[in-house]
Amino acid sequence: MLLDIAEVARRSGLAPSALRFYERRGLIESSGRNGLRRTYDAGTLGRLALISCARLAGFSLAQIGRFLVATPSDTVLRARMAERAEELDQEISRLTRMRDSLRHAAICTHTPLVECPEFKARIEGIDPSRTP
Amino acid sequence: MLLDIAEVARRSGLAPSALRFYERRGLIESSGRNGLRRTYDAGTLGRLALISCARLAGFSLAQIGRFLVATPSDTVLRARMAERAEELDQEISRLTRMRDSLRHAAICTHTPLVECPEFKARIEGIDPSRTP
DNA sequence: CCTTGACTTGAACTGCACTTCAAGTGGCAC
DNA sequence: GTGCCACTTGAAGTGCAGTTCAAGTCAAGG
Repeated sequence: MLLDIAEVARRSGLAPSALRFYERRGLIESSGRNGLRRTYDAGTLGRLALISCARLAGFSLAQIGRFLVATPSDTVLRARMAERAEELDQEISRLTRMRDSLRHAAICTHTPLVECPEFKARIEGIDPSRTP
Repeated sequence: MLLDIAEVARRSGLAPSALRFYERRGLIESSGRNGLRRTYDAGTLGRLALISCARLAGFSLAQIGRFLVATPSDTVLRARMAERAEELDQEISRLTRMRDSLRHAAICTHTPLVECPEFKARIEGIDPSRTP
């Protein structure tokens, strides 16, 4: 099943220009052409989902390109993957706290919002309802 | 207790140039000068921690600037905060899966790593050790 | 066949978060 | 007092991930 660029863009949530950019960078490839127009097989959607996840995780496109072709013998790259996994672990904690702070800020009555003790406590990961 | 720019940079993990940039953007302010040199009070470190968290959470500096002065009557802004909290919830899930995939990739024997079924399953959030 | 609209291209541009530069200043240690 | 080094400034530059532009092409529908 072949998809045109508009369909891949629609289903991936990426702009056509981004798809062309990624192709130029070697991250994806079109499987053929209908006239001049790119056609993609359905596997491209999975590839784009992975790219989007990796971007969200803070990888640059250059890095993503390298990971996409990495093999078990790429020991330096794998070390970097492991390292980034641990960094992500910490970032996930921070983001969770940020999420909680934002939820609180959305209902808080303190002025300014960011000076609210509970906002601050949530950013720092302190549970203010508990006293040590 | 006053800190100089080098000390704030060291403790915040940000470059001096970034601190000057943030000051120009109104995100932080120095509390005074020692000669020409900026001095900061310790509260600046907390402010910078918040800014770093917000950047990690995907907010632009312009947005962060607005949040820093937001009050409970800023209803549009608060709606945006709540909305972003929910987006973050989903991103946290995705990042958790990415972390798990990377951990797996670091030890996997599949070539190329990203085509490993378990790698893919972890990205998609499927537990491959369980069959539905 | 004709028309239309969405594709194509390469290169220039944009937005954002910084960083660097070059010339000057001045705190502070000796 | 002297000298060194890290600060200062404003403006230009950098890196990155795209986007837009202008001119051309062509698939597909009527």
